[in-house]
Amino acid sequence: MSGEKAELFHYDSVLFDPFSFFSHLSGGPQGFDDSAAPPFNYSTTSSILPETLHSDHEPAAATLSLHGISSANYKAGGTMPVTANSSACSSSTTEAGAGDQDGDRNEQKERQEQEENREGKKDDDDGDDDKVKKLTKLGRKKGEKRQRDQPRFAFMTKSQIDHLEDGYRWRKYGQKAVKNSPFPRSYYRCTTQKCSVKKRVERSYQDPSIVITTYEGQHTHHYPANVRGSSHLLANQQQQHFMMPPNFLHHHSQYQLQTLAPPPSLDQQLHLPADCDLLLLQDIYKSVLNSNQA
DNA sequence: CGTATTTGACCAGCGC
DNA sequence: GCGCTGGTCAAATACG
Repeated sequence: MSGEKAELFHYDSVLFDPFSFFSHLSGGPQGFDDSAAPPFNYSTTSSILPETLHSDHEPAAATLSLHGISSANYKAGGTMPVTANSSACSSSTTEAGAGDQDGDRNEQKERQEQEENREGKKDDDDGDDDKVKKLTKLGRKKGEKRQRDQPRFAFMTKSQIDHLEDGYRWRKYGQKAVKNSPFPRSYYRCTTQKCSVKKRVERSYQDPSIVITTYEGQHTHHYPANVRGSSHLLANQQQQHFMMPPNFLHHHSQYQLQTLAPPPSLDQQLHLPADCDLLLLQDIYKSVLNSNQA
């Protein structure tokens, strides 16, 4: 997948908490019990990197700088020394259309039909030959294009741990060697029933200390209550203050955020002012686009 | 024993 | 059409 190569650009600083980010992206009900929230406790920050970017109507990738914006809101950004802990994130959607809610619905419907197909086949198709079985299991008719309507978000995270705890439970379902890379790519699926979110985890061959995590889809549930280590660290209602707006990536699939700053302590994150409205980021992004075009 | 991981096989899509 | 690659499946295996 050459289109997904995670190129890193020079970056300005912005704090970015992938845990919060995805908790928002997942569309989880508002005001849920934070005690079930997992800790964001790995010693990394994440930022956004361009992943698969191929939406015709989206602007070309633009550097998003948060320098100069409300330093009260982003007080930890931009002033801290570079450390070994930094990461990046990007988002993408497919030709099917970024942020197309109808597309999402179609995807869900399709998936449901596939599920039904599978279960039905388990019961009645025992006598068929293997090939027919395999096609049925894949839930695709011959010649049917594999569609990817789900938005994808890639994080580059500097970490020694391959599989970072993000609050959800994942089941590994595959591993493949990556072309031109000594490191394999692992495929994970959310273990929660009816949640179709997937993620890929691979290590950058250019910088083995960087883990590239690509999420696909949106969680349809809260964090599992029994996540290992999910206890108290983020049991704070202000956690949402560092979320990105849910449609931010959806509607702005081409941009990049990267961090120079080490992750703020949880305290720092949690004491962000309540008016740290992430819609701000959207505005910032727009203004950056404008300035780039000008 | 239930759950998670490993791993080889298979399929789809794409480029040549 | 063929070969390559990414993505997925599912049986076997490992683990707690």
